[in-house]
Amino acid sequence: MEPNQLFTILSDATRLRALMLIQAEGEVCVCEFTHALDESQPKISRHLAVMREAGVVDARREGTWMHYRIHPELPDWAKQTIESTHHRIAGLSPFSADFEKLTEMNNRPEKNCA
Amino acid sequence: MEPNQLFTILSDATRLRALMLIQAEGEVCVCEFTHALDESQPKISRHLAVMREAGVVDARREGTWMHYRIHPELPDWAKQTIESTHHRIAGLSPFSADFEKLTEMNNRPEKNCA
DNA sequence: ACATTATATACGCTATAGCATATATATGAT
DNA sequence: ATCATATATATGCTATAGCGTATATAATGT
Repeated sequence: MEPNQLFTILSDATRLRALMLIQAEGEVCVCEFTHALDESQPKISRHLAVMREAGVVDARREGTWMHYRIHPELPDWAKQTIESTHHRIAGLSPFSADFEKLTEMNNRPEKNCA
Repeated sequence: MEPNQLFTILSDATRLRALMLIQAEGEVCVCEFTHALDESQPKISRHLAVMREAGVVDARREGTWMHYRIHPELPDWAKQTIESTHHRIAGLSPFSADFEKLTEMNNRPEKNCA
């Protein structure tokens, strides 16, 4: 993966918001994205597919839910870029509101499994 | 400036290479970009214009030369993103070769002025 | 087997990014 | 004034990104 390709991933607002949620939470599933970002399911799924195909995220199925995380084999420079981006912009709009909306969400899949 | 807009700037290989040169050198002029990146003058100028219009870089005229630098009033999170990106990828291809090609260049405008 | 929930993909469309080529502008030298 | 150098912009083009809508797939429950 070339540096500018990672930045292409980050250049779309929906993808960036989704990736920041993953960085904050570790693992996030599609219904959580659609709730926290208030975007349509196909739009979320398509952007996740783009990130999957680029090797930026990795998907894990658990029943009907798909859980997304940062791809564990992403190069270090890329992981660091995502991580420090999160540190720098987590307090800005709309990211901070996204985090809140996610943590305040009822019926989160992980809570049901526990 | 929104975070994803900065990443749009970084998502093009030519722009990213140019910006990494600026970050390394402080100020770089168009003829230095075209030499170090081995790209056409209009292509370089257009990408610099895109970065100028986005507020990422700032231009200074000195005779016939235009010197570009990071825009001094860029938000801190953006400056830091550019700076730490440089630290992370400066050793990778093609960036390290770009730096070499610039430092080995003859007839650099700044040297003539000194 | 059927319905339901969760997610993914296909399709048709529009907007825009980036390119190469050509040309314009600005400065300095003779 | 003319010319050369450095840089910027305009033009016409192609490729692709992103969207909304519709539909397909996958797993679960009855």
